[in-house]
Amino acid sequence: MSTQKRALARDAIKALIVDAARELFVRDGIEAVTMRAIAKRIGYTPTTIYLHFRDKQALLEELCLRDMGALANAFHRIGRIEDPVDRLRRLGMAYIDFAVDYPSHYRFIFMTQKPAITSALQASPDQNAYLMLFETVKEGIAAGQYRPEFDDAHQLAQLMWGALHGIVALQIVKSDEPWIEWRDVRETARAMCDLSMRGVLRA
Amino acid sequence: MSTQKRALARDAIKALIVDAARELFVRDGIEAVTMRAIAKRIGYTPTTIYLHFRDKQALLEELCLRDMGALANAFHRIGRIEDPVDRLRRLGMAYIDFAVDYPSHYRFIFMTQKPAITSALQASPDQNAYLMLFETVKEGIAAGQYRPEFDDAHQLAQLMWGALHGIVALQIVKSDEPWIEWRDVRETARAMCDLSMRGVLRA
DNA sequence: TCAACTTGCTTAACAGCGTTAACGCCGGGA
DNA sequence: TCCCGGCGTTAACGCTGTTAAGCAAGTTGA
Repeated sequence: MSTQKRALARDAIKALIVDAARELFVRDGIEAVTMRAIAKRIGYTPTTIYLHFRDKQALLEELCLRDMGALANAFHRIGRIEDPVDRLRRLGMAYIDFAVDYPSHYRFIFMTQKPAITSALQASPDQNAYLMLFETVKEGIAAGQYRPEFDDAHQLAQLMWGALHGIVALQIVKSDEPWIEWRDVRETARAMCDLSMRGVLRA
Repeated sequence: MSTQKRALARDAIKALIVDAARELFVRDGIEAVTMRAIAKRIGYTPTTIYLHFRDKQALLEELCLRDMGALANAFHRIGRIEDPVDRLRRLGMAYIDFAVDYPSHYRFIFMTQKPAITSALQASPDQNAYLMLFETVKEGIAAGQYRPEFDDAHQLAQLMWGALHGIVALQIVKSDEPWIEWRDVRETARAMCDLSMRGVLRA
C-alpha cells in the first residue's frame, strides 16, 4: 500500500473512532464514553484506539475540535459586523446556540478542567473565541460605547462571558433538580444579553 | 457499651472520616478523594467507611453539608435586611465569598450533576439558598423595584444566580489557561453585581 | 526468491477505582 | 456460659485507562 493510501486509511479509522465516541458522547453523556465501549462499537479492541490517539483526553479533544465548526463558523460570520456592540450581542447569542445544541461538548470544553499542559501549541477554538470576544469589547471601549468604569477589556470580556456561561452551565448541571422551575434557557439567555448590555452601555 | 456511648463513638468516627476526606478534598481537589486514600489516612480499611456512609456520594454530601454553615449563616443574617434590593446584592456577595473560600466545595455542589434521586427528602442547603434568592427577587418585584419586563421571579432569580455563577465557575475551571488574563474574581463579581442590578432596576 | 522489516491489531496484563460478600473478634445481655 | 450483634477485616468482583509483548500479513531489499 502506498504511503498516501495508508494515510487515507489512517484518517478513515480515526474518523470511525471519533464517530463512535461521538454517538456515546451525545446520547449518554461523557460518562458513557469508555475506551472499551468505543472499541466494541466499531469492532476493534481498546488497544487499537491508542494507535491513533495518545489517550482518551486527546480523543475527546479531537472530537470537540471537529464539532466546534458550528461555533467557529458563526463567530467568523458575526466577526464581519461593523458595530462592536451589535457584534457583541450576536456573539453572545451564537455562543448560547452552541451550548444548547451541543451540551455534552459544552460541558467538556467549558465545564471541566483539562490536565494543564494539553495542546499548548496550536490555538484551540475556545481560545480563539475568547480572543474574538476580547477584541470586540476592546473596540467598543475604544469607541466610547461603554460606561467609563468599564475601561478594562479583559474584565469586561470576562463579565459578558461569565454572565452567559452561568446561565447555560447551571441548567446543564442542575436541569433535573425538581425544586427549580427552570425557564427556557434561550429566553433567559436573551434576557441576560439585554440586561447586561443595558448595564454596561453608556446611558 | 451503652447505646448512647455507641452513638457517640459512631459520631466520632464519622467525623474522623469526614475530616480526612476534607483534607484531601481541599488540598488536592475532588479527584484525590478516594475511599482508599481516606481509609489509609485514618488507619482503617476502605470497607469501614461503608459502615458509616452509604457510598462515596453520601460521604461527600455530608462533608459539604457540614461546611455549608458559612454560607447558611451569612444568608440567614442577610435575610433580615429589609430592602429586598439591598438584600439581593448582599446575598450575591456572600455567595461569591463562599465560592472563593471553598472552591472545591463549590465545584462539587454547583458544578457537577448529582445522580438524580439523591437526598430527595430533606431540603439541601443549595435548595434553601435558591428559595431565599427566589423570595428576595419576588419581594422586589412585588415592591415594583424592577423594570416591568422582569415580572417572572423564577427567571429573574435564575438570571442573577447565573450571572454570578458564571464568573466563579469559569475561573475555577479555566484559571490556569495561560491565554486569559484573569481579573480578580471578587472585583469582577462585584462589577457583575453592579452591572446586573443596573440592568434590572427601574431607571 | 527469500529473508528482514514494518504495520495493524490482538491477547494479556497492570494498577487503580467504588463496592460488597464473607468471616473473625469481642463485649454485653440472658 | 452461651449467644448475639456490631465493628472491622480480608478477599474479591467488575469496572476504568493504559501498556508490554506477540502474532500475522504485507512491503521491501538483496
